[in-house]
Amino acid sequence: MPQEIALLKTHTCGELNRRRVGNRVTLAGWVDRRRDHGGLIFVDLRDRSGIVQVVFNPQVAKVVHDLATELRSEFVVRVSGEVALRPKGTENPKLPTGEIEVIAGEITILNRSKTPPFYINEEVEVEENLRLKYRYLDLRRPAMQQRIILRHRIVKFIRDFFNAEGFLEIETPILIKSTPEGARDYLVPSRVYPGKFYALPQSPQQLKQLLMVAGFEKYFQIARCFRDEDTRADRQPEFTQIDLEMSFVEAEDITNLVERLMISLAKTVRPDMKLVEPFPRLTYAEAMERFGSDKPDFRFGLEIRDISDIAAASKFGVFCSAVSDGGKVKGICAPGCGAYTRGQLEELNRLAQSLGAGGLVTIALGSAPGDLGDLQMEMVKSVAARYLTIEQVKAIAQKMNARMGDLMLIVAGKGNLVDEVLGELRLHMGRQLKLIDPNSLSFAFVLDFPLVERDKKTGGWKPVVHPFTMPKEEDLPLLESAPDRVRSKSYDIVCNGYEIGGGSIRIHTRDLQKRVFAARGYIDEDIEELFGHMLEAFEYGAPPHGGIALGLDRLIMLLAGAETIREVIAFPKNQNAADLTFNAPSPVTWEQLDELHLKLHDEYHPVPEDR
RNA sequence: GGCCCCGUGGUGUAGCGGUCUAACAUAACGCCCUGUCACGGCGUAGAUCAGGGGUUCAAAUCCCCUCGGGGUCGCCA
Repeated sequence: MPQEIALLKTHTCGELNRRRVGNRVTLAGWVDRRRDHGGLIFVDLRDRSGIVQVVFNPQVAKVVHDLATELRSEFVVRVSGEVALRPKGTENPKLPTGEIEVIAGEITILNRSKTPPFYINEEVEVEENLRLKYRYLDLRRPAMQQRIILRHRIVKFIRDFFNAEGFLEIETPILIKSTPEGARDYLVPSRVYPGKFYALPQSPQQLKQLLMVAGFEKYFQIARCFRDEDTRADRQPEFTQIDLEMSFVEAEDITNLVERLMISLAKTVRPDMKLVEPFPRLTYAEAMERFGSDKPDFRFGLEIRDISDIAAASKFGVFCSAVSDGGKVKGICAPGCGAYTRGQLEELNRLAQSLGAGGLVTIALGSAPGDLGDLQMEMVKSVAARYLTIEQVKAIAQKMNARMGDLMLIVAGKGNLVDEVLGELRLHMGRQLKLIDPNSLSFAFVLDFPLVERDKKTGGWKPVVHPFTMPKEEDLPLLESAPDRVRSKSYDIVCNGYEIGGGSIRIHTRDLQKRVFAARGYIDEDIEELFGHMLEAFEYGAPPHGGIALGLDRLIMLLAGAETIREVIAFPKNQNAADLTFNAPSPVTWEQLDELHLKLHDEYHPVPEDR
């Protein structure tokens, strides 16, 4: 048997073009579409590389043509024939292979197909649970193939990048120890140790720090992480992080490295998208003040401005009392919205109230453009109008960069709440006014997060990043007296309003690590039990180190222009953390449970088999 | 756990108290067709309108409950 017949195909569909004219080729793939003219039959043959038209002509091969009448969508076939230029005037400029076609001389039906439950060959929105149940068919659709291929290219790029930077990719265990902090763990019962459990890693955080203690200096990993928490469009129970850690570095070393990675990656896989560089860097405090969010969307302006000083001097009770109670008065300017109707304004007010604000004060600066200098009090529409002077209105407008015809949205109250509400209003207006360029990637770094914050459940302090985060030296004196005012050497990278990564410089000495735990109310015994392995490691020459973890799924989602991370994960879980392809999770047998020394509540327990 | 949205032939939609014996497109099936490419023409079949209960003379349509799906808040160190 000749060597070349060992393969079912000699060429891919998408690679054929006029240079192959005259070649005899063998293709294999799926029937994308069939156009049966009674005499001639055209079949669009699809494989991973693309689509090519195959012509079945009864005058060329009667038997082959007869077989082709049986073809239906998604049949798997192997076709041999000659590549030919299409007759003049029948070229299809919409197809990359549209100049040529394959004149079929042989065909083998390798496998038939039932009519698929949804279209493979058309870009139609299909109910997601149906797509997930038949994920292998969903993944056959060209748009999904492109996203998965993009994912591959991104991961390949990242591995090459870190390799070139001198990083080592090191795997870490999936079965580790449950930690008391952070998200809920996925637990794995131990057969060997009755009553004991492994946990799946929420991230390789402690392991990568130990790799630094071990002296590897530059580590990275494409790491699977598990968190048993509710899902979102950008969150599911298992996800992938680009995890990295470096020794002998400061925060800027990490952020600069990540910035170089993101820029080169984005330019490589999405050269068509707009990128602003260098990436803006702002502190957490600044991000909250200006954008009301720790993950600001930089694709549009509408920044939050503080007008507390003007408000305090006014005769408007809501404003004055907010400031005298230690709060703030801040606002954003919605350009060109001065003519908003009562209904539209009420909708904004309801939104503000649903976010926890007492209310929303709007000031419309007339309903048409013009020079702010000409603004008259009669043109100002606001509940606050009769308590404000025209000078005060103009001063507020000036502070917000507002012009005639604009609408100012103002919230008064406690500082944090005011920022958060305005942050949401800002996003709402940005979307409503279509200020967001969908073709841009706006990265930024948010720095110096607080070390700890109040835990709403326990009332104690909990880390904002994680318990190994290094406090800023200048804030250390506050660690015991006012821990929430201690800033950390931490940094998030955000893009288009998504947090796509976060990291920090770590504590690397036993004494400071113990002090941080103690400041959060841990007693010595607990510290030893829960984190003793880390503290001990720090006693054996742990180098200063730090790192970051990047959410690979979110990053790919943004680079793919997808709405959810499920669109860039081959086999994702649905919102209820279920795998609809396999129907996981599923019950297990009594024997399996028994072997693991487990007993379930009666209503869930399978009956022992006595067959 | 809270709130919002969705569930109609295989798929995607329309219908939102009576004209629904449920419409349209596409897919499917049959016949015709030698230059189509979302091929075309003719015909056939296919839905107890997610499930249950209620209101009404009358429910796909209004109300309640359940189930399933999506979004979001909480949650996610």
